[in-house]
This record gives sequence, C-alpha cells and structure tokens, in this order.
Amino acid sequence: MELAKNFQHREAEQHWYEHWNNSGYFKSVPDERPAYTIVIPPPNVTGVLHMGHALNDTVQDILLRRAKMLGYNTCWVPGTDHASIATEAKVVGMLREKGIDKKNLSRDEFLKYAWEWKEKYGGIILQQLKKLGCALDWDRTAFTMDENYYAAVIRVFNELYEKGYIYRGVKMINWDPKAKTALSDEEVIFKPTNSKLYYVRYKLDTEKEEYITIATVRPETILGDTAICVHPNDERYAHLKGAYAFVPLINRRIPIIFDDYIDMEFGTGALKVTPAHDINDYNLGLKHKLPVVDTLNEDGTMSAAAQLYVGEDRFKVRKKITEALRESGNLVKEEEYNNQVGYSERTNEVIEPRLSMQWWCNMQEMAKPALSAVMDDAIEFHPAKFKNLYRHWMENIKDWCISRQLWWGQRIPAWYDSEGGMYIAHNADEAHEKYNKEKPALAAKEPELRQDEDVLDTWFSSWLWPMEVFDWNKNPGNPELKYYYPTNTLVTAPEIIFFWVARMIMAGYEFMGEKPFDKVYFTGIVRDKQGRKMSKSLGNSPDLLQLIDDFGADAVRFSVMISSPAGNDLLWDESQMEQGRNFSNKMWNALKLVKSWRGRVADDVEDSNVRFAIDWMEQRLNVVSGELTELMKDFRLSEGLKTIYSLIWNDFCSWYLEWVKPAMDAHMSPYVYERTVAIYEGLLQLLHPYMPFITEEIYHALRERRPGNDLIVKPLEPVEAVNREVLKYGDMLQELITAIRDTRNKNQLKPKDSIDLWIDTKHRAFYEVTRAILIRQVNAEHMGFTDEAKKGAISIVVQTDKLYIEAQAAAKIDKGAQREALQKDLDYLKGFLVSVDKKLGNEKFVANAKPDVIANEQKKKDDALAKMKAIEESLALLG
RNA sequence: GGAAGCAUAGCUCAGCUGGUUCAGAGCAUCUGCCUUACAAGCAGAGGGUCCGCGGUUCGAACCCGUGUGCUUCCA
Repeated sequence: MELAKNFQHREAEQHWYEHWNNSGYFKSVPDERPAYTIVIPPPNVTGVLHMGHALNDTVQDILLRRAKMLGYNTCWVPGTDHASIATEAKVVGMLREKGIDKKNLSRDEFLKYAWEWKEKYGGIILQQLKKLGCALDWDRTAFTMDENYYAAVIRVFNELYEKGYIYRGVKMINWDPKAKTALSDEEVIFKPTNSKLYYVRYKLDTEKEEYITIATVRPETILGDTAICVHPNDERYAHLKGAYAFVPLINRRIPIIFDDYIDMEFGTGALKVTPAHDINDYNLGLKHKLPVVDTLNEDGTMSAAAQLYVGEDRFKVRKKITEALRESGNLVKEEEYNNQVGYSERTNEVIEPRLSMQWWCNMQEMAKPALSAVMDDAIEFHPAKFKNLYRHWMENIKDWCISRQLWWGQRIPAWYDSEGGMYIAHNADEAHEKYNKEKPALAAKEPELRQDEDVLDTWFSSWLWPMEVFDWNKNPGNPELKYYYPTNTLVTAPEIIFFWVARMIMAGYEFMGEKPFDKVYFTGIVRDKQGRKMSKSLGNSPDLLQLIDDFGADAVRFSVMISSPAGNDLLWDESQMEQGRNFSNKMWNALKLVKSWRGRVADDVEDSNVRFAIDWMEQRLNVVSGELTELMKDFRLSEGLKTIYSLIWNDFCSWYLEWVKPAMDAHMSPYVYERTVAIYEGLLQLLHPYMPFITEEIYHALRERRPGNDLIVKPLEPVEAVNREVLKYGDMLQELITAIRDTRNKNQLKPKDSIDLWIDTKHRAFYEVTRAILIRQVNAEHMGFTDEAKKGAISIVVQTDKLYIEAQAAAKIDKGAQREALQKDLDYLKGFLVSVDKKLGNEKFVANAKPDVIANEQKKKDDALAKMKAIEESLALLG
C-alpha cells in the first residue's frame, strides 16, 4: 500500500467513525463488567457546536475512551435540552419572518411549529458531535421533552407539591419584558452600566413652599411611588415626621416614612419608594403597609396605573419624564452614575423587578443532603475550589421560581375551577376526578377546568437528566438504571454549577435516594488569545466545523486540550491548531519510515548494537504509562497530553527511530522491526483517547488486522516494573550525544566531517552497551578509551567523564572558547560546592534535616568534586 | 459592598508533603542544516528580581502577614 504524503484526515475521520459506530463499539448493554457512565450535558436544540463544546465534549470522550481501554463497559448518553426561553424566542423569530404573529396563534398551533422547528434543527448539534469523534451511544439519544421525560417532570411536580415544597404565590420576580416571562435569579446577569442619577424634588404637603429631594436612576418609576423614606436618625429630615409629599406630575399624596434601611450617605438620604418595581422597596412596602401601584405592562410599556405615558416603552418614558420634570422645575440635577443593571441571560433585555403570581419551589430540605454530599466528597468536585462556591449557594438557597410565561415546555399541571379552586394532578382526568370529589355541585354545573397557562423552567426538567435518561419514571428500579446510575463523571462548565449541577444533586437524592454522579469535572472557559470570552457578539469564536474540515478533528481536539490546565480557563489560539496538525504529520511520517523498513527485514542481521535502544524505549513507554495513570486520576488531562506528545515526538521520533534506523541500504532484523511496531502501537494506544482518528488509522496501517482488532477496543496492558538502570543509561547517552553535537557546532564541524572520540571514564560498561549508537549519532569514525589527555584534541566533560574529540577535518579549534566554557562550568560548580558545604557545615542543618536529605547533600558534594577534578584536568591540558 | 482564585522565560503553563545551583516544559526567538520519514522538518543555543515588601525556618518559587495588579462568583 502506497502511503500518502500527509495524513488525509477527512477520509480517515469519516471512515473510522462509521466503522466504530457500525461495529457497535459505542453501544452499551449492561453486563458483568463495571460500568463507566457519562451523561452528556444536553446542548440546546437551538445550538451549533462551538469551542466550549469542543472542549467539554473532548474531555468526556477522552475519559470515556480511556475507561473503555481499561475494561469498563462504557456508556455515554447523548441528548438535547428543549431550552424553553431560547427555543421559544427562535421559533417566534422564525414565525415573524414568515409574517406570523405568535399572538394570533393558538397554543397548539404554536407548539406544532415549535416541534417542527425542533425536528428540523434540534439534532444538528448531535450530528456535529460525530465530526468531533465522540463515542456516544446513539441508540440512547434523549430529549427533555420526550413523552416519558415529560411525564417524569409532571410527576416530580406533583410529588414536590404533595410534600409542600411547591407553592404558588405573588412575589417580586425578575421579569424579562422581551420574552414576557419570569426568570429565576440565576438567569439574570448583572453588568456595570453607565446610568444617570436624577435628583428630583417632591413638594411637601405643608403651608410653606417646601420640597424634599430624592435621587433615582429610574425616574419613570416615580409614577408608582407610594412613599418617601428617610433614616430615623437623619437630622435633616427629623422635622418631617407624619408629613406628606406630592409625587411630581401626577400629584399623588404619599407619606414620608422612617426606616433604618436607608443609607444616609447615598444621594440625598431620601429614597422614593416604589413597591411594585423594586425588591427592597417592596419589602419596605410590606413593612409599612404601603399600597402597590404597578405601572408596567408585561411588555415593558407603561400601564394605565401609571396615568401618564400609558402604552409607551419604559426607556422612552425615562427620557420624556426627565424632560417633563425639568420643565416643571422639579429636576434638581443629574449626575453620571455607574451601577449594576440586571439583564436577561437569554434575551439580553434589561430585567424589570415585577410583582407577579408565580410557582415556587422551596429548596431548603433538598439542599441538605446535596450540600453534605459535596462537602464530604461523596461527590468529588474537580477542582475542589468549587466546593466553596457550592457551599455558599447551598447554604443561602432561596426559593426557586419555576414557572415561565411560555408555551414551549412542560405545562404546569395545575387546574383551576371558576371559584379559584386549584387541583394539582398528573393529567386532566385526574384533575377532574379531584374536582368532582371536592366540589361535586360546582363540577356538575361547570364541568370544565382551566389548566395553568405557564410552563416549567427548563432546569426543572434537566435536573432529572442522569436518572430519566435511564427511564426512571416509567420503570423505576429497571436493570439499566441500577447498572448505570449513579453515573461516573459529569463534565461541565462552572457557569452552570447552580443552574444544573446543584439541582441534579438535589434531585438525585430526593427521587433516587442516591447521588447522580461520583465526580464532577469543571472545565474552564474558552477564551481568545486576548483573554476575552468567546461569544457570538464579539465575533471571536472560530467556525468549529470549518476548523475540523481544515485541520482535522484530532488537531482541534489537540488544540483545546494542550492549553487546558485543569479547571482553569484556556486561551485558545490557532497556532495550537497548527501544532496539533504538525503532530499528526509527524506521526504520519514516523509511520512512513517504519513501513519503509518492512521490506528491509532480513533474518541474519546482527542487532545487538541497537538492542539498547529497544530496551530503553520500552522503559520510557512503561514509565509514561504509569505517569499517565496518575495524571488521569487527577483529571490532569492537559499535562497527560503534553507527556504523550513529548514521548512520541522526542523519545520515539527524535531519539529512538534514529537509534535503530538501519544504515543506508542495510537490513533490519525481524526482532528490531517487530519491537518497533509494537512500541509504536503502545504509543498510539496511549494517545488514542486524545486523538482517536489518526491513531486508529496508523494502527491499521502498521499491520494487517483481523476484523475486530481495533485500537479503540484494545485493552491497556498493566504497567510493568520500571528498569531505572536502562533509563539512566538513556539519559547519559542523550547527554553525551547532545554535548558532542554542541561541540561540533561550536567548532564549526560540518555534519559530514567525522571525528575520533577518546573517552576517559570509569563507566566502561555503559559505553560497551551504547557505543554503536553513540558513534553513529555523532558521526564518529572511531571511539576508544584512554587514561590520559589527548593533546590537540577538543576536550569536554560530561558528568564525570572526560571526552577528547579529534577532528579529522582541519577544524578551527577555538581554544579560548573551550577554556571559557570549561571555566564557566568550573565556576558554577565552585559556587555549588560552597552552598553544599555551607549546608553540611551547618550544625542545625545536620541536626534537623532528614537523613536521606543529608546523604543526598554528601553525594552532591562528591559528584561535584569528581566533576571539578575532570574539568581542572582538561583545563590544565589546554594550558 | 461580600467572597474566592491567580501572579514563575516574549506567550501559555508545570513545579505534588519547604531540601541538588531549582529555576522547568511547550510554543515563539536566534544560529547552522534540503542529513536514508518529516522544512508542517532536523541539530544546537540564548532567555527569568519566581509581582513588591516583611516574617517563620538550618533552608522559601513553595508556609505566614501585608501591599499592588488581574480574573471570577455573589449582592
């Protein structure tokens, strides 16, 4: 088979993904092996693959593929989230483009469009995950609005209602006027915003022409003012006890109230109180029994209660009302003011605090086991620093606003009769049953019930994900649920620790009586080179599918993993992509080289000269396998990749392959060829979880394989005991080669100029084993041992061995430079010796330090002395 | 306003329980090479006040305090 010049990633990726999938390698069925389960954080049906996914899903794929090689029955469950707000917004937008207004549609008509939209676009991201190489069990693909899933959510609502956790009530909520729905606190993002602080005077209801001035950033809300509040200790306003003032423009008479909630330093120390539109004002209103005037409509326009500007948008009104206040002389001054303004996570609309009837879920009880599970490491957080964050949130957990004024989602299972009676049930029939039983008379007269119009927060469904993907609701205690739950590792972004992770843990303990996963690995955020978060609006997010097409999925995976320190953000840069592609190319070329030896294998070749290379490389592979096991255990995936990268590029390609490479037109023994292929296979196997496509491709190109002999399912061999001696020899050999090459360079010896090498050493055994390799790598004509200095040769010292290099070509030997180099080493060692001696001469050190530390210092001293002696001798020779 | 994390080579980061003069890796840079796979490469090299200050210790990049800067989370 003729090999292409470079790795052809497009063909290979498609071929191997299909092969793996068709061979059933992604499929999991419970058996006697231990399970390793991951549920994918379900992407939104509105989504397309972006860098965040590339990171997150590559991490999951690495963990899973490695577990597969370690003999686990691996199961990675794919699926999507219905994402109520985001999807509904997309569908509304799509309809608008078609000239259809949601208002003119019935609920059922709208949902029909939404489902059509979901069918059309909802699976795109799952298809894209295949491009990335993800080993997902496609037969298990789930969706948070599947029929069974829907039923599970409704059941959970019923159960929590029965327990008294879920209730309905009017509270101040975060209102998104664009999506026209309530949001939970977690869905509001506060951003520093340049605002203006307006000082407005209110005329007091006294005989005299007196005013009180307040400061506000939202002047449009004065139409909803029902009091002015000052601090009881504020002498400026002490005389206003029992006084009243008039709201400008509408002249509503409102009381001056006193409360120590007020910050006397802020503004004028007087606060306008608008209970309908500010959470703090609302609480003040409750305390002081103030009326509530709701001046906003659901779309953010002024309501009839505002009296003025009715039907106009709140931000336009802000400008108009400022003008009106100015004209009427009530605007005292304006100043620039930087404050935090809440925006909707989904629509980026400015959030309005609004009083509204919503459904709530009390989280107090559920939080208890969920908190201790993480604090006691029953569920491990990686990195552990997120435990603090989690604890803080869980200890201060607030009631969860679970209703959304949308249509796309699980509809709240509450039915109402005409008297306001409420029936919580699993379905309409059950609701009617309850109704008939509780109010037979009314039910006979008015059989119809009205179901709540709202749907549940998306997270109220996705918190059931790890259990419901295994059919918990319909089939509790089914064998799959027992086998796969709790899942092993959840891989997600710290951004959704509250939204999702915490709630899954709570749901797991509440409904399964068991944690949903053993470990949570939090990835960092993908940022651009300048450290900015990647986002659509900044346009700094690369087109991932294009990158995969251009560079290959392996290169993409390499690029996100190489720069991804555990738990820290990663600064992604296209150059890392090139590094990944170059790495693929390097491995491809190593394949070409090894394959080229296939035809040069001959039985009668003497190979004792290169056996050291094989022994050494096998040890290196062995050592790194062990290191990798440790690194993976701690989720140090980036470091793991760096380690294998260096093993393949440096140890294998740069050293090993050069060491065993047969001379021009020479043959290779079957042993060396076999071992080389086997070593390469071992390297590919370690790398496979990171770069699955190219490793599988090379694995098959190295040898003919029987069907079913695929790298993805090849078991990892246990790590053998390490031979330190061989590794030490390898280090010494490399050090020698580098030192001699460096000397050649510095003396301007051309690569083709050969040299004679004389060595003064106490370690002849080492040289006997490695001599053939050494001679070849430094292009020496001859190598011999000597006890005395070689006059006229270049002299260097490596560790404690003295080397004399005789150049046959008339090299320009620079004695001055040599002396300088030796002197530099000598000076360094002298300093070193002083510091070691100082330690050894220090009574306190000898008394306090551990014996092995002291022994080590003594050894350092001996080594340094031996080396200094060698250098001094060489210096003396130079004269 | 409250809390957490980080600060090491030009860049991105390692540096585990303080102990080699400990200051490391990759990328980038410089020098020399079209050498039997690979110029997307090969062989070499240079590069640092371990953020500042103070302390603990025989010994500090590492522990403690403090200042500065950056990031994130919460309100």
